[in-house]
Amino acid sequence: MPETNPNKVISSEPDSSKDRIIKAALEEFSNFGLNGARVDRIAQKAQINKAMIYYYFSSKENLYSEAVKTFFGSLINKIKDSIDQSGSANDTLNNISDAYAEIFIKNNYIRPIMLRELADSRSAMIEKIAQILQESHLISEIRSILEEGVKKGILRPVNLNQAIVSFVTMNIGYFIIAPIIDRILKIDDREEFLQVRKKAVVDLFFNGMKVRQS
Amino acid sequence: MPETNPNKVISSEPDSSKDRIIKAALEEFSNFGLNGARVDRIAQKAQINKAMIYYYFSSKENLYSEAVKTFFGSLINKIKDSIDQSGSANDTLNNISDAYAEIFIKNNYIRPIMLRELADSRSAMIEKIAQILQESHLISEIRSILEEGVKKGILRPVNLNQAIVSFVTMNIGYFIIAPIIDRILKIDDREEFLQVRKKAVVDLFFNGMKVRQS
Amino acid sequence: MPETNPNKVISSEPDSSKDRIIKAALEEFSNFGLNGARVDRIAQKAQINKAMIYYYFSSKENLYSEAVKTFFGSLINKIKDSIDQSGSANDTLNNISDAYAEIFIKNNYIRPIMLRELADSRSAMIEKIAQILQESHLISEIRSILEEGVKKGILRPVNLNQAIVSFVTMNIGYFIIAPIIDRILKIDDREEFLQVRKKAVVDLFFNGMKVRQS
Amino acid sequence: MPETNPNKVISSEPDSSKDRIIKAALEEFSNFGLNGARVDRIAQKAQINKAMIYYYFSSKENLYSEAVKTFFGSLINKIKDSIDQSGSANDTLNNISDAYAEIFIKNNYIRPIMLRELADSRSAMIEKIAQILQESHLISEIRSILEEGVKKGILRPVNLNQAIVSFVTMNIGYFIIAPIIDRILKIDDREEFLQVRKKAVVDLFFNGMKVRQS
DNA sequence: AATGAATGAGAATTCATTCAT
DNA sequence: AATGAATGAATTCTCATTCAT
Repeated sequence: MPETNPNKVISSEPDSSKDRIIKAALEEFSNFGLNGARVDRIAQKAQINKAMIYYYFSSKENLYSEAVKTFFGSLINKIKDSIDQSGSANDTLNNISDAYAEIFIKNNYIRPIMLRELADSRSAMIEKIAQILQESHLISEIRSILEEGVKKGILRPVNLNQAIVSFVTMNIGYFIIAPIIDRILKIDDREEFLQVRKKAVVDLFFNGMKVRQS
Repeated sequence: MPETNPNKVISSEPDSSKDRIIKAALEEFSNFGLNGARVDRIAQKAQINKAMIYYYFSSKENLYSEAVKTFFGSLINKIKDSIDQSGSANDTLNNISDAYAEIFIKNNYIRPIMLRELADSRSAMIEKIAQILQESHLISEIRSILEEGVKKGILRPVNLNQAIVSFVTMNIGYFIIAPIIDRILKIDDREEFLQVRKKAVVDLFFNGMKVRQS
Repeated sequence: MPETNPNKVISSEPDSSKDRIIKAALEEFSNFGLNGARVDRIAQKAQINKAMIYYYFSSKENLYSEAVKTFFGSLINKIKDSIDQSGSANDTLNNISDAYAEIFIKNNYIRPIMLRELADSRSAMIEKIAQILQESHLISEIRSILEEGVKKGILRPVNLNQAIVSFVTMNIGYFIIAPIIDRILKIDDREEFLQVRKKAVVDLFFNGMKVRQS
Repeated sequence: MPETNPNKVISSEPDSSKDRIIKAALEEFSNFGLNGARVDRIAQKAQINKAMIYYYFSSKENLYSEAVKTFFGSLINKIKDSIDQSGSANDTLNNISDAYAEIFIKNNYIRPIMLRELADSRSAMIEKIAQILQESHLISEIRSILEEGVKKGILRPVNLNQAIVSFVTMNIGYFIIAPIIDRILKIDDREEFLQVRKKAVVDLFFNGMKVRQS
């Protein structure tokens, strides 16, 4: 059985059946969730016979976790690369902010999948995702910056976990609640709002953390 | 056909069949989502004959939207009451922060339901929820406070929509991503973290918004 | 329990519940057949509670046969009255022809009900209907006329049963196959076609039966 | 998916599942009508898993129309072949008379199905049937014969549509009302009656149409 | 690897009928 | 007589999974 090329999921070479299945599965699971997904539909999208799905993945659930795993696996590398720690604290936070945005913007599948996993108290995926995020250092990097800022007396010595959660939720929160908040705030151009948002978040966060000069 | 008592959903008086169905449905949908939910299980939980569900609600989908609608409807009043605008800006923001926490803490069903709705691009519920939230003035109240603060020269004249989104996401974001972030940040005592969080959010937000004296 | 007034089915006095049920049932059974009929729908049309149907008729099947029986019962009298044997053979046949037409034209319910009964090899109604028709003398009258005509040497001594069947089928056959034959023969104005038909049938029949003078 | 062999429906070769389903469905629908038919029973008769019915036909209603369509489709060829226009007018009418009889005698399913379709004002099948009959030329052939007879001065110039309807209803009418008329006329041997009938019909019809020599 | 056909265990929905009041 | 609620036994339909080739 051929190994799934982890880089294939995003590339556009002539895909193997297995790759096509994963691609189709990702779309299906993203659109309908594990329970709402239909194996028939996946087979159709992948242009293969339904039985092949079981040949390769043995069950719908397994296909789900394989597809998601593969998908998140291909994400982590991109994220790692995107963080450049050489610049100033402000720059790095901006970079991380960018990274969060990229994740959601570039990967249409991730939002629904993650939201449904978060909704599922029996989710086995959540741990996996936490692990991947941890390995990506998207979080630990923030902590480093804050710790250093505090040490230097630039930032206030607040509860760092709370600060981190604040920064993270400000960054990804909008992606999650956009369908609702857009209506309330009458945000028509999401694209534009997102462009402005990255700066706004870092600005608010830094100002909120800084020591007052008085 | 008896009207569903909107106050019954949360209370514990001897419920009518219809109320019991809604209660059971809410639990089932919250646990398993629309697709994962089983009508049989709902009937069993509600201690009624399965056919009664169709007698009152005509379809599983309809039961879902009725249940959710009823549920959100019963929320709005509680929320409205919880906001006391008489105090200082800081106090009011703290109140709103409290309100957000209350919503998620007191109503176990809301989180999974909202997350799945947010995940569903075909959701018809989202609009309803947005409307309910709008009517609750949880958002408009924040805007008023910020506008006044800016007018008085206390707060920086930043993009208000961005500020509002930041405040809201800081408040509810943790509830959403808790299963993941708890693992990464090794937060064991969620209860405690939440207690601290409300103050931390308002503190960071206010500091981030304030005009520097220099 | 009040007896159903057999004359009520057609009249328009303020109907009793039982009469309203029968009326509604007739319409429902005519439209959907015994299997397709819905007790709920009948109750709704009759503007009574579904349970009343069982109170009066004890089962759907029983309601069906009661309704049909009542209906056919009210027919028979009308038919009997319509036949006037005083005139010539030709006149009487024309009268009978008229009677057949009346049955189908005036009673919208009868056609579908009879066709479905004829389609049902297990029908218990057919015997009843045969009996009613027999008692109406619509058939025996034809026989008398033919017998007399033969005796007088006016009509050919053909197989009388065949002749009777021919006359009857020519008369009612069009009502049965109208939906099909209208399309094939492009008959747009059924009303008009029927008007002409009665004469055409008796004309063809008499000419076909008559002894050739040569 | 294998095409249904249109000749299979009547033959008895080792049938494919799809063919067996159609065969069983035809029998079931003929016996019980669309509403009375049971998918379980069809599956049992066809000796297949119930799900296969949905695999091939997606719904009971669709199975019905497919089965009926297939069935009528297989009829048309037989009918066409059976008409031999080479002989005299009398011969041809006799042929057509035979054809009508054959349709009903050889195909047990057709009578109940057609009667129920004729009973159903919402029938979508009727049009199809009309079309098939039209293409079979069973009707147009009669018209040709009559027109020619009139032109030659042999037949009276009566309303041809009426004459056609008379001929057709005399032929098929007995099949339709046999359960009733048999009782009234005490026809015990239907077989025998039918044998005689064909001649009787053509005889009556021709005599009725002929010009009187006087 | 690949396919069309097949299967079994559900799952939603329906509906005649009955009950309690 | 009358009603709203309730019931149970079907009945249609679905879908993950497997089989034979």
